[in-house]
Amino acid sequence: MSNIAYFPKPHVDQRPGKRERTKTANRQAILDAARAVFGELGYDAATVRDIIRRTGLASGTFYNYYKSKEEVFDALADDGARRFRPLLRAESEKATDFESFVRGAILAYFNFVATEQESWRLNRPPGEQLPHARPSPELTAVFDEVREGFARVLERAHAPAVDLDYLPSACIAVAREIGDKMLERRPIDTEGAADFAVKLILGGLPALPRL
Amino acid sequence: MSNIAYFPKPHVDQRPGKRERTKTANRQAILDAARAVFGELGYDAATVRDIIRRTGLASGTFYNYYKSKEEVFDALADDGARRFRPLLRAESEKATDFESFVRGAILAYFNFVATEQESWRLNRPPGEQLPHARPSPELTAVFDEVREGFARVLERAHAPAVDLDYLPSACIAVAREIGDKMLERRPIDTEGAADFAVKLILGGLPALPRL
DNA sequence: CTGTGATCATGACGGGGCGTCACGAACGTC
DNA sequence: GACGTTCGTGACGCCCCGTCATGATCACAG
Repeated sequence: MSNIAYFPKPHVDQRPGKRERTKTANRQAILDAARAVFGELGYDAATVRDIIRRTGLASGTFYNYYKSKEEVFDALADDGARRFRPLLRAESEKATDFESFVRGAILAYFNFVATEQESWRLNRPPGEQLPHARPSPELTAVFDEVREGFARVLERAHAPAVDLDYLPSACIAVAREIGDKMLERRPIDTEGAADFAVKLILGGLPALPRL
Repeated sequence: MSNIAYFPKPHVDQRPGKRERTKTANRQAILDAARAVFGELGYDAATVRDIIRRTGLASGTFYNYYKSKEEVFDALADDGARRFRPLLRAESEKATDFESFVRGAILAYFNFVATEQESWRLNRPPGEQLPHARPSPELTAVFDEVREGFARVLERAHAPAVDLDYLPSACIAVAREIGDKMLERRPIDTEGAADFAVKLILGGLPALPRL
């Protein structure tokens, strides 16, 4: 143990102070506990105290980090969006044409939710519906990225102008819905689901009304 | 007042007894109150007691009719589905080909939600999200009707077999999403929204992967 | 090293919505 | 008109929520 002249601490410590460290640790612990609790009890049945109990912290501490169960849920969605965004961006940059963009994006999304699903392990009581995540910063960022991707790729392809509010919304709705349905099938076939969604969207696009 | 020999009551009364009448009246009153309260406070903020207070009934009475706020919400959705179903069926029967079926159904849906929206008058706090209605009897009936409509019309048109689980889900998702977005625009343009949704779906259909 | 102010974890507390239940009144029936 | 049944009623206990006064811990200056 007693090492020779272990230089105790450089006076200029890179790491943030202990205060800051426990802060981020607590925030993360609450997030992880929430993920676990939502997975086990379902969102509706879960309570703030179920979450905080699992961290060993006191009930009041929860409110130093999140205002409510909804907010921690949104933070969870935000976290997911934050991790998904680089994948989406990679697809967007890799894409050469419109089809490869849409296919890449949707396949990336399906693979993402499939693996997320595993780690969440949610036993949602049958029929239980997760609330639609409110538009958190990262989520709207993802949404905007999709919209921009559409605009950019469509313009590059000299495609006719279409409704750029309806179109991404519709595509996201399709992706979500097909994604959900895909998760209920065994085995989970992300390729097949993506093929369906992509062909629906790409086939429909040239038929859309022009502005 | 004292009329001449007002025949008091035919012994065989068609109308159900008073008991039954107040029962359905109460059930309806609660439903109406719930609609109003959800519209004014938003779903999340509303409480069972807000609803029952508006009817003048006692708090305990609520639970003689519904188990919870969620259940009365579902009943509301169920009621909507029950009123929408004949409209959908009419379109289904009126339809001559696949396009007229889809267009009729979607337009009917958009008009329906547009008028419903008016009578609900919801001031949802910005960003407030209604929970997705759980699959109530009437709602699944509507869903099934759509699925059957697809199956029937597609078969009649000798169209290639496609995934009849993904397809209606995707179409309903598109209709819902475009419908929501449509309601946020002024003026509300059901025709334009329907045109968009229909062309997306019909254009995409021939491109779908075949089983 | 020590004193000082700021930060944050703690858990007890009041508030409020929820669902139940024992009671009584209104109804249907004979 | 009497009896059994079906509800309406509102007070009650339970649980969860969000707050707050308190004390412990940390950063920092002297």
